Amino acid sequence: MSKALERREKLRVDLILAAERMIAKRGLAGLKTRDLAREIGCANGAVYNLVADVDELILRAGSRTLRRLDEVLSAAEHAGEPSPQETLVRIAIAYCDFAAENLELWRALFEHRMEADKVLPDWSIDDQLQLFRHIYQPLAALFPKRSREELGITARSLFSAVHGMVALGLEQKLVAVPLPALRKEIAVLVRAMIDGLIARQS
Amino acid sequence: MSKALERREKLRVDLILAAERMIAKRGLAGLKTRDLAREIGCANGAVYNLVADVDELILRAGSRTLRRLDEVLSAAEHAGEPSPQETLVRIAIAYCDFAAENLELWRALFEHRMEADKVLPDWSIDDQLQLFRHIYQPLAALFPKRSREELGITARSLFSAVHGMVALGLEQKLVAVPLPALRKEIAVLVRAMIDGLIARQS
DNA sequence: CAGGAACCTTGAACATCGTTCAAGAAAAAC
DNA sequence: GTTTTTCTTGAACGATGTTCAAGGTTCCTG
Repeated sequence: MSKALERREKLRVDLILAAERMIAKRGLAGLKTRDLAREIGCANGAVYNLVADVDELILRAGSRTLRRLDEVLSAAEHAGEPSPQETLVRIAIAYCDFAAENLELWRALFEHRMEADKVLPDWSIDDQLQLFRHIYQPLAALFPKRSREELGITARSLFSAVHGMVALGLEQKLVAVPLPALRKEIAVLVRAMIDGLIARQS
Repeated sequence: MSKALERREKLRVDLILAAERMIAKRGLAGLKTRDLAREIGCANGAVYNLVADVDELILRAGSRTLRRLDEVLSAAEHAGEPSPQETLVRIAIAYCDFAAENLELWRALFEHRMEADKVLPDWSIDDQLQLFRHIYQPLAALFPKRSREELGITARSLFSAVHGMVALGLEQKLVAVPLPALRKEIAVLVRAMIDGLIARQS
């Protein structure tokens, strides 16, 4: 590979890492191209040689966040007792913990909105769909009679419900819930949802 | 009241209504002071005589949205069969419908973030806390042994879970869920949560 | 190795924001 | 009617994302 492209690639990686750090420290609204350029040592305009626009930059940083989240959920899936129910509880709490520890980066995943006419690139959509993967398998064990499609719906519902509790729980706008309390509430509700789903189907 | 103040008050109301319309049509990011000024017939700078900054404007529009939402939930609470369980389902679905019909205004409630050093005014916090009111009473009927505090926690958990399903369900970033399907999923999960919570406590 | 073509980088410039403010207009007070 | 206070205006300011022509750098070719 040519020397120029090498340098460009290194700069590109630097840029994305710098963007990630900046979002983590100052939130999505604190991401400024001029600051990024200064941080990686190039001109303001040069950012647009590395990346089409800030949207792409945010999506690339988001992709890294999603990958880290995926690892955390994967670890939660395969650690501890294998009971599907408790596995789902572990995954939910792992999601909560990840959001708390990576608050701004996690928020950026959902706060960011593209202009209506721009389309999400495929690699970004793929990243997001991976998340349901972890919760699909334990659910399949709990509901062996359900079709793949039904399980997908249940998985999305369950994930969304937990996401909502984390999102509103970590919001400081209202009364912020202490993290241990939130974890406990999540565990209670996940167990209740599973119990209820099992009871209703039989 | 003096004529000047009258005119000012009328302009203030116009401004907030115009902001509400603009958010509904173009989203929170499409709210521009210059457009608002043109719409209500005053200079750009005059907006700041009516309102401290756009943050306040967004909060005032949000307050109106919350009040309309409150009415919708209230109607759902007192209509139909009085079974607490089905009342909670009706409220959840009413929340979903309201979000779908007022998508951008509803999103603005949660997308908006103030700078860290500014504080939410009391009237805005009050508006938000009212929402839990509707779901508190049916829950109290279902769980007569729980303390006021425990019921508050359960209410927030339940509300948050439904909110998460609506939020991710209406998101277009991933696969958008058809509204009828979403309503059904919500009904299923709310019933399951309640069943599960009742089963676990006894 | 030389010279030209392709490409890259730069920083100034542009358009668009929210917000401020001095000056002029209008209203209120006396 | 004059003075004082208050309000309104629109130009100006500072940020910000993005573009672009000018100048450098790198790379290919003979």
